[in-house]
Amino acid sequence: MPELPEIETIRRELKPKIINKKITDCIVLRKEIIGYPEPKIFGKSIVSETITDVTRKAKYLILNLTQNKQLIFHLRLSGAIILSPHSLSLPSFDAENYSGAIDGTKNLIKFARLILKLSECNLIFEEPRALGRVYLLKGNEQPDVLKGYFNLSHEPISPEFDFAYFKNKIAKRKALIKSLLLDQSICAGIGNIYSDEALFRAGIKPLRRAYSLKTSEIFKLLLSLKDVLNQGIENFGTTVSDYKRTDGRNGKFQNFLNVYARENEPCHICGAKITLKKIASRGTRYCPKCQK
DNA sequence: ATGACGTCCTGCCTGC
DNA sequence: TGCAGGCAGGACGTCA
Repeated sequence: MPELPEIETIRRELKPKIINKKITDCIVLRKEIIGYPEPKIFGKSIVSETITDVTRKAKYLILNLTQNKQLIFHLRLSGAIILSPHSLSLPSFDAENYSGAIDGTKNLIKFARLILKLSECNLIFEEPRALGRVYLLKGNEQPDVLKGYFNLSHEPISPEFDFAYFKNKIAKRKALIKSLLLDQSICAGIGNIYSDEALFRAGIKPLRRAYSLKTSEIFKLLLSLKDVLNQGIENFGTTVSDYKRTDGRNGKFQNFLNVYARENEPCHICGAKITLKKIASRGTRYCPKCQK
């Protein structure tokens, strides 16, 4: 699932290819994915605008447009952004009869939900599970549907995410540490993969209550979060199921995972079997021996 | 305010 | 082989 490193990889690939390009057409293949405003207004508002920058906030990918507009993508569980050549034949907008597959290009855009036609290529938003969303904001709009976006806190890789900040956010909390790592108003950009990996590196069991962490453990966890995210970015993200890069290639960080997707396999450190347990409503992997 | 959990969504996997 | 049912999980709403 796309977390901070995956979105950052997409951003880095996208930026040089789409900056200063004009959106010449917008095809909404499934209107549920338009989170704001109404799908009809959405399309009209972005056509003929130019992309001025490609940025990112936690797991949100942002295309800055002319006229002070922002196109904000959230890929949720299975979303992907694909850049495809212009030669690709595009369907006409027929949301009622749309079946998900587009002739001749089934593999590439089988689950296309939104297509932005740019001056030199097509930007395709795929989302098999249809939980992903796209939002268009004008000026200083802050619609309720984007509450989470406006409540994001610091990203663990940012300088503001230091020991004082982290300790202040978690030290008095009773919740499971795993669940606080997933909280976007505490650790913006962290998801299930990187939370499990960071806890492993810090040697902390995901079942621990946050207040029970010692100062040294909070510090270790802080460094682990930063390390695991930075290494995820360096390796173009983690492909375990749906995630892929803008040209369809896989990421590489799956080759360096210690616990995620490794249940029942031996721990790289001690050889114990990696445990899979539902914690904080998430499939959570950890080493029963190395993580205390 | 906090913590736990249900809901959304649909392709895919498992088991009969 | 076919099908039903369960699972995956990020964000958000609800409830205690």
